[in-house]
Amino acid sequence: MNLNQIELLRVLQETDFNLSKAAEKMCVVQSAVSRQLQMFEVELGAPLFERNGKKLIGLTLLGKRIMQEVATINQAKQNIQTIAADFMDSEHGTIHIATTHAQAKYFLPAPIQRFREKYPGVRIYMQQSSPEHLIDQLHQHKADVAICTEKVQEDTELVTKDCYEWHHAAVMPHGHPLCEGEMSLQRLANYPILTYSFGFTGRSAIESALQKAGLELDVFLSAADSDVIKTYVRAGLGVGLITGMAYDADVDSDLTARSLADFIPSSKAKIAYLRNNYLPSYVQHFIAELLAAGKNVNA
Amino acid sequence: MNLNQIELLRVLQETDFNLSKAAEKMCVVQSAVSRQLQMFEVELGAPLFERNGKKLIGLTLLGKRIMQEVATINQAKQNIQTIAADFMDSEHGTIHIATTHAQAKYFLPAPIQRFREKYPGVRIYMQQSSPEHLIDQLHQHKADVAICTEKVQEDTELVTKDCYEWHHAAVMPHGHPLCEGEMSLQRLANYPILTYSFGFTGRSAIESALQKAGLELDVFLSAADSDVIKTYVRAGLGVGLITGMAYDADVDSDLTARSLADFIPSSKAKIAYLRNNYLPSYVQHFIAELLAAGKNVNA
DNA sequence: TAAGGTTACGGCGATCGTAACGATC
DNA sequence: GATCGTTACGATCGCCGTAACCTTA
Repeated sequence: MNLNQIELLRVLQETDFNLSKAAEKMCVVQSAVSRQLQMFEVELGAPLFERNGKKLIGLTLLGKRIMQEVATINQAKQNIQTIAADFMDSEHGTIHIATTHAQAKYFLPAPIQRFREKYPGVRIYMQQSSPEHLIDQLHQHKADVAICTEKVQEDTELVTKDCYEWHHAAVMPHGHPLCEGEMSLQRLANYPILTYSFGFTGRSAIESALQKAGLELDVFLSAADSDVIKTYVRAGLGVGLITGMAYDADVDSDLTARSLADFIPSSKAKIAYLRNNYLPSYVQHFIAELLAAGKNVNA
Repeated sequence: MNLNQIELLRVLQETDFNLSKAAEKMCVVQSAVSRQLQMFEVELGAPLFERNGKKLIGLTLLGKRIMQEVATINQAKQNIQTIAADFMDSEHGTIHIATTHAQAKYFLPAPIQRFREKYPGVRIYMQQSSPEHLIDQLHQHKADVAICTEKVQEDTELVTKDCYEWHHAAVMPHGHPLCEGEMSLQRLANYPILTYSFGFTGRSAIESALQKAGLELDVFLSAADSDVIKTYVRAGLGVGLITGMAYDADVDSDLTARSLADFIPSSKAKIAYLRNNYLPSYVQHFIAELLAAGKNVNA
C-alpha cells in the first residue's frame, strides 16, 4: 500500500471510475494506474470495484467502506502539507470562499477589507452559488470556508459557527399602499411577492412564518439575488422580501423598505468549514474577522 | 511523502526518537531511515524534530501538530487492512482484551464461553492490568477492547458503552460481629478494611460514599484483586469490601457476605474501544455478547 | 472503430545496504 | 570507545512508458 494508490482511489471516484481519465488526472499513462489498482486489490485480497467485463462500474461493499478510510488519509495528507506551509509562511496563501450573493455583496466587503489590511499577501477567491452547492464545494475541497444562512448545520462533517442574525425587509416603490399604515403578513398577502428561491438565504424563515399564520403568499418570482429582486420591484411587479442589509438608503432611494422583524423569524448567517480540514492561520484569522463583523451587525 | 515515512514518524515516537531503534523496528538499516527522515523534512521545508547536535531529542511545534495527522493516517491504513481481512474471512482472527482482575475472573468467563461457541476460530488474548494502563493499551493498539469500571469515560478518543451495574459487598469470616445486626457505614468504620487500590474497580464509589457520610475507613490494605483481599480476610485481618460478584457461595463458604448496595453507590462496568479504530465483525459480536451478559447481570 | 482496460518488456530512478566517517557522552 | 547519526557509492527493485493486444458499445 502506498499513498499514490490511495490517491488513485480518490481520483477514481472523481472520474466516475474511469481509469483513463484518472491516469490523465494523475499525469501518468493509463497502464500505470491499471497496474497500481490491480496490485492494491491483490494486496487486500478482494476487489474494490464492481466490474462489467473489464470496465469499472462502481464500488463493491468492501470498496465503499474502504473509501471512507481513503478519504481520511487523503485529508490528513493534505493537512500535513497545509500545516507545514502555514508554519513556514503564514502571510501568504489563498482562501477560497463559497457563499451566496447576499453575503458576498452586503456582508463580506467590510470584513474582507479589514482582513486584507492585515494579510495583503493572501489571495482571495470568492465563489457564488446555492447553499446546497456551497456544501459540495467544501466537501470537494474547492472551498475552505462557506458563509450562508441555510442548510449547513445538518452536516456532521462540518463545523458551523453563528455569524450574525438578520431580518427580512419588504421593499416597494414609493407610493405603494404598503408604505403606509400598520405592517402585517395579512396585508403582505394582498400583493404579488418577489423573494429568494427555495433553499436560499432565509427563504425557509419566510415559509415557516407563513405556515404558522395560515397564510399563503403569491410568490410569483423567486431569485437567488437581492438585486434582481429589487430590479423587478422597481418595475412595479410586486413587493420584494429581501434581507434588510440589501436595502441601501442611497442607492435604493427610489424604494421604501419596511422591516419585517416582527412578522418573520430572524435568520442566522453561519460560517462553515470541514471538521477535519486544517485551516491555515490566516484562514482562522479570516473567520475571526467574519465573527467580529457579525457581532458588529448584531450590535 | 509516502506511507513508509509516515510509519517511520510513528515508530520514532515509540522509540524515544532513536533512529537506530526505529530502523531495527522497521527492518531496514539505520542509514535508510536517516535519509527518509531528512527527505521528509526537506519536502515539508521545516524540521519536525528538535535536535541536540545530530541526536533527535523531541518534536518541534510543527512536528507535534503533524504527529496528530500521522496518527490519523496510520490508523486509517490499519483500518483498511483490518476491513479487508474481515471482509475476506470474518471467522478467524484475534481479540486482545484488556481488563482488570475482577472482570476477568467474575464477569468475562460466561460471555467468552458463549462467544467461543460461535467463533471457535478466534483467538483471545486477555491482558490484566490497572484501569489507567488499560487505556494506554488501547491507545497503543495493544488491546482492541477494554472492560473496566473506572477512568474510561474521560477520554474523548474512546467510545464507551455501559455494560452492567454492580454493588460492593462486605465479606468477613463467620462469627464476625458484622455478620449480625443492621449493616451501616458507621459500624463498618469500627473495623480494619481491605479493599481495592485507588483507581481500581469501584474504589472511587467507596471514597465518595465515605466523604458524603463524613466518615473515614481504616483501609490498611489495598489490592487490585478480590481474591487477594479474601485471602487476608480469611486470615482475620479485617473486613473485605469487594464486588458482590466476587463472593461465591460454594468456594467462599467459610465467609459471610453482606451487600452494601444501600450504603455505597453502585458502580458501572464499561466497555471501551478507540473511536477511530475499525473493529472486525467478530469483535463487534464479542462486544454485543458482553452487553448481553451485562444485561443478564442487571436483571 | 472508438473507448476502456490488460499484458509484456525495457529503461530509469528511488531506495536500500555496505561502509567509512563525524560527533557526543 | 560506545552510541547515535550522516554521507558516499554501488546494486537492486519498483514503477513508469511504450506498444501490442483484448473486449465491448
